[in-house]
Amino acid sequence: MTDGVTIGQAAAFAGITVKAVRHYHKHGLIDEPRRDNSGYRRYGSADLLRLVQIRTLAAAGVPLAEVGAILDADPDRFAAALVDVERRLNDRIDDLIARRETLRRLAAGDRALLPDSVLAKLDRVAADLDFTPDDVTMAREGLVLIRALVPEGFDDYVSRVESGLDDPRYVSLVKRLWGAAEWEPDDPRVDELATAMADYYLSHPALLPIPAGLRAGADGAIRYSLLAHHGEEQKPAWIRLRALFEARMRSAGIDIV
Amino acid sequence: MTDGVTIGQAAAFAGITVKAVRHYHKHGLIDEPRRDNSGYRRYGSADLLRLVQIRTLAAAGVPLAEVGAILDADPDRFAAALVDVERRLNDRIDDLIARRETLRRLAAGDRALLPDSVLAKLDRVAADLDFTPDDVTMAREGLVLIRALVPEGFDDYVSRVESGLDDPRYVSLVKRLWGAAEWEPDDPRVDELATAMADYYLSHPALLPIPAGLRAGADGAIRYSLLAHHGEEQKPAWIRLRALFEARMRSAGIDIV
DNA sequence: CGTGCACCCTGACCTAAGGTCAAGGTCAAT
DNA sequence: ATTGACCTTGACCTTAGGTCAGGGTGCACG
Repeated sequence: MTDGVTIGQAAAFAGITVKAVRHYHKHGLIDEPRRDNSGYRRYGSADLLRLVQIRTLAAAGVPLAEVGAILDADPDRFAAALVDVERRLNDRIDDLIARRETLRRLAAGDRALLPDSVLAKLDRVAADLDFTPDDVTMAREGLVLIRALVPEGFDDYVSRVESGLDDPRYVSLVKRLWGAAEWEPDDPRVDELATAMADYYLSHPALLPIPAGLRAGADGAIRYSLLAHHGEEQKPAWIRLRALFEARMRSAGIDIV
Repeated sequence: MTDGVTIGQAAAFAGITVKAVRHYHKHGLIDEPRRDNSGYRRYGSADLLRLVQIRTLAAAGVPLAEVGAILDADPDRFAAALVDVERRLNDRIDDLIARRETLRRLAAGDRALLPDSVLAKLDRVAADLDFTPDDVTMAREGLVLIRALVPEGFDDYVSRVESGLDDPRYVSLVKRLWGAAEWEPDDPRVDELATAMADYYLSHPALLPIPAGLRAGADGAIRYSLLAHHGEEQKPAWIRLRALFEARMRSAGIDIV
């Protein structure tokens, strides 16, 4: 009359693996049961119920180190612990739902990190200026960087650019700037464009594209540099364009970096 | 002109730890950046964007081993992978919500594992028979075991017991059975009760409490034994009661175990 | 009666996604 | 010149088990 079930049957009953049961033994969550005369563990009904309780708590995300204490607590503390477990489970669920939102935005590009209003503006501007999808991506990445590196200056920057876009001369410059992505670095138009941009910014100092906040603080130069170099790997003409533009500005007394 | 940010700044930007960034390097999720002349890593803007993408996928539960392939895939496969990731995330959310339900039932006892209709019946019976809370718990555990060990016979068992409860003689037997929990094992009433139970079951064979399905299959005897012994540690009189009852049944030609 | 197969035993090592610690180099400021 | 915050590598720790090795047990089939 071998009494009780073997570890495999107990595990199947509780919906877990044999190894998990032995793991629970090793960590003291459930006492070792009687052994039969060949050394096999033999589980009784109380063990099976205990295994189901352990599994239920573990599946709810309770660390095994706490499960034992919870199950052995008196009814009041047991109930309190369950309330706490449910709270933590709710937090995890809410967290995953938030991550799902972020993920959805990642699926539509890097829109995740920009406010919807800015994205709508970007889409309008992209249509006006005949941006390619790659251009839109790069512009978006630039905005993400600005927002991440200078959060307090981001809204200001967006509204400055937006008001600038009312001026046909500014629009024309931006168009030529993006067109320059396709130029060879030694194209003579690079020089012309750098001059035109410097002239424009010098006559509209409020429009200086990197807001003042960027250069405040110790690491301002680093931030500016990071931003200014963004995308240059893909657009060689921009490297020279930026150098020329900075030189023009510096010679006009505006020390950019 | 030290160009780029250090690992600590990059990690803060992406909302992760320095160690996580190094971990991503080791696993090839992001290339090692340039080092400055003191050996520090220097991250550029593209690296920062990559880190944010990695973090977003990892936070959605994508194993790091897959994150690299997803981010380096062409746009079509990238989009498909994100759809897949979102599906898995939804599964995890649904799973956690289900676990929360199970947990709530655990908080109210072991109700988790029984259908509501059965619980309602149990509550009514418990009120009729003046069960103590401990009695209710033990009865519930017995039902959980029956359901787990003989799932296909559970409904049948419940309806047999329910119809039996229409008979005052059966109700009286059940009351005495639970009352016996308090008796000493050598109480003469144990003998009386065993005889009365055997007589009753012999005249109502349809009521045999362990449904036929229990003894079907190779491990039927083990299952029965597990059930029959449940609770005996706490109720010594039941051990003798069960032995006497089984002997009476056997001598009437019904071989229980 | 032996052989295969499924199950059990222990113990040692492996996993993912980092965390922690040690021992030392670097940077900016005081 | 020293403090404190940051960086470097490398080795070990963590959770909740999974996998493998080497060996024992129980039962059915030929």
